[in-house]
Formats: sequence, C-alpha cells, structure tokens
Amino acid sequence: MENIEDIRPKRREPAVLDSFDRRILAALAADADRSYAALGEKVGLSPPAVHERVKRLKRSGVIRDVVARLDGTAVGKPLIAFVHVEAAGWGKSERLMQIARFPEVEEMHSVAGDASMILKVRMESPQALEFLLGQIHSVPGVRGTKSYIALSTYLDRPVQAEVTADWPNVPLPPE
Amino acid sequence: MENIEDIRPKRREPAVLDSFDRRILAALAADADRSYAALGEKVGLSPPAVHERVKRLKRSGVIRDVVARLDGTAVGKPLIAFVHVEAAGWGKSERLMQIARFPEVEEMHSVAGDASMILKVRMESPQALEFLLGQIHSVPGVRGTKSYIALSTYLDRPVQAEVTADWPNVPLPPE
DNA sequence: AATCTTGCCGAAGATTATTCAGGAGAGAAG
DNA sequence: CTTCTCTCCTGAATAATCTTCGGCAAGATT
Repeated sequence: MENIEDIRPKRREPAVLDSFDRRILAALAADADRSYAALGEKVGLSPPAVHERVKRLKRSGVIRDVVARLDGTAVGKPLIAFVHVEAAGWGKSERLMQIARFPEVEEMHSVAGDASMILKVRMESPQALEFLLGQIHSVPGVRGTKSYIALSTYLDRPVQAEVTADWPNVPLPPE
Repeated sequence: MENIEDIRPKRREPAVLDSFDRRILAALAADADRSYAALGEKVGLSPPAVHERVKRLKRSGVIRDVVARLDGTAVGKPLIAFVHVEAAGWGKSERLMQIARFPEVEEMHSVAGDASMILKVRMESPQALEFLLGQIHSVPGVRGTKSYIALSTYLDRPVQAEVTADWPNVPLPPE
C-alpha cells in the first residue's frame, strides 16, 4: 500500500531569488544589524514576511552566515599579504591544507595560472609573515612562494547581492 | 578661568583588548547571530556585561560592522578571480578607483611587488570577467593585467580575532 | 468553479535587548 | 591603613524585538 507521503511532491525550495530577496540580501550584506521592522520598511514588507524570507535564505544557504567584521589593525594584524604558492604535484596536499589552521590565514584558493594556490593572510608583522612563509615552504612539494604585500586597502566588502547586467555597453555604473 | 572640563582627562577608550574582549570578538567573527545571553555564557559574563563590551567594541571600531555573508554561486556569481593590475604612473588614479563601483569587485589593494593593484572579483561568468578586464584596460595608465581564476576555494573566512603568538617553534597549531 | 498552494498581513505571546541601581575590587591620595 | 574614585560587574525591570499563528487574497491546478 502506498503512503501518501510518497506521492506528494517534495516541497521545493524556490531556487530563484525574486526582487524582494535581492533587496533583503543587499541590505543584509551591507548591514545585518537591523531589526526585521527596519529591514521590512527598507524593502517594502512586513516584519513577519521579512523574517520568513530571511529564514528561508539561511536555510537554503544563500546566506551562509552572519559575522562581525573586525578591524585587522585593532586585533593586532595590520599586515595583509597575498601569497602565491607554487606546488609541485597537485596543489591540495592535505599537508598544505593544515596551513589554514593559522588564524592569520583567511582565504585559500587553488587557481589556474602559474600559482597553484593563492592565500590571503593577515599578519602581525613582516617577521610573522616570514615565519608563516617558513611554514609553507616546509610543506613537501612546495617549490616556491611569491608574496604581495598590501600597502593600503581601498575596498574590502563582502559578497554583494547585485550583479552587473549590461556589461558591454556600460562604461561605469552610477554611484 | 579654567573650565573643569579642560582639566579632567578625557575618558579613554581602552586601547587594549582584554581576554573577555578577545573571546567575544572570536565568537562574533564566527557567528554574530547569537543572543547576548548565549554569548555571555560562552565567554563567562552576564548579558548586560557582554552588551556593554560589544557596544564599546563597535564604537571604537574594533568591530567594523556586522554583515551577512552570501553564497557567491547562489547570487549568480560563481567565478572568483584575482586580478593583478599593472599601472603606469601611480596606481591609485581616481579613474581606477571607479572600478570599485561594480558590485563584482570585492577587494582592491595597492601592493608592493610587480603589480600595482590587486583586485578580488566575483563574476557571473568568464565573459563577464572579460568585460570587466576591458573596463580596467580602458583606464588610462593601465599597462596590463594578470588574472588568476580560482578553481576552488578551500577557506574563506573573516578576520580572526586570534593571533599566533609563538611563531618560530610551532610547526602547526593544534586543531 | 472548487481546491490547493503560496505568501502576505496584523495581532499576540515568547524571547531578547537595554537600562538602571547597587556593589565589589583596584588604584590613588591622604 | 583608610578613604575616595573609578571601573565594571550583576540581577532586576522595562522596552523592544523576535517569532508564531490565524486569516485572507491571489494565482495555479484540477
């Protein structure tokens, strides 16, 4: 005998983001410290409606998490560097992955190009960077590194909800 | 006649972060969606005490902001690339700054090394990246670009509150 | 047309944020 | 050593927000 549960289609998570979702995401990516009431007023929905949508966006993974962004200098790590690591065999050795345990390492991407891996790190000092590079070089298979030290950061923001639609013709988007 | 206000020392924002601050920052950088009660339990303080500290950390700028981190793929930008821009004169022409208006551009650093500027961008497609590169090349003074396309991202987290203390001797920090 | 589904709203209760009045502890001054 | 001041904590009370719920309307499906 068939169970009615088997017949009913699964509740589908709407894969598409409508205009409200976009506006909510844009607002939350800029400032997640707002109340649902404030958010609702901004996007044109009631607080419960916004709440429901945010809950869905979190559950579906569109919103990965909500975090506080700290000032690197204030926490004692004023030095940002991008480290390109050239590895011999295939980049993602488990050993290299363990470099990610250092809290100084914020990003780690395998890349196409003449670097196997790009790391974004935030260090206490040039000396600390030197030590970290030592750690990286001690990983078997690592052939070399190239470091680019940031002199100043002009922009540093999270993933934006907006997507540029009309690329070819637009010289610059409006302010 | 002297005003008493002139004599009294200014209320100093404590420039140092004590152990409680550190723990609060670490917790908020990982997940800012907690209640003050939950945070307080985690760090060993009452809710009002945590509240007061968080307010101070925000006011003093240690906490820059609280944001929702979105899934790049879910918002339609699955392609991450690091673009190294080599500019002729001095990197930070106002014109190049305007590239930051594109929501695809998430970071922009001037760097020491053979690139004048490093951009982190999140694109809809390789075509979109091509268009963006076109925009960059149209900036006067830009001599060339080198793009590193991320194949996969193994780590992507915000500024961590922790700082590695004992560099030389530590081979790897504990899990 | 009837039914189902989705998604909104307003109202209400549960939870949380925020304020406030003490009070303990650490220095500084007498 | 005592006293004063300052800082920062706690617990209680109030204000605000979150979260749930019932009802309704619009569109899709049967």
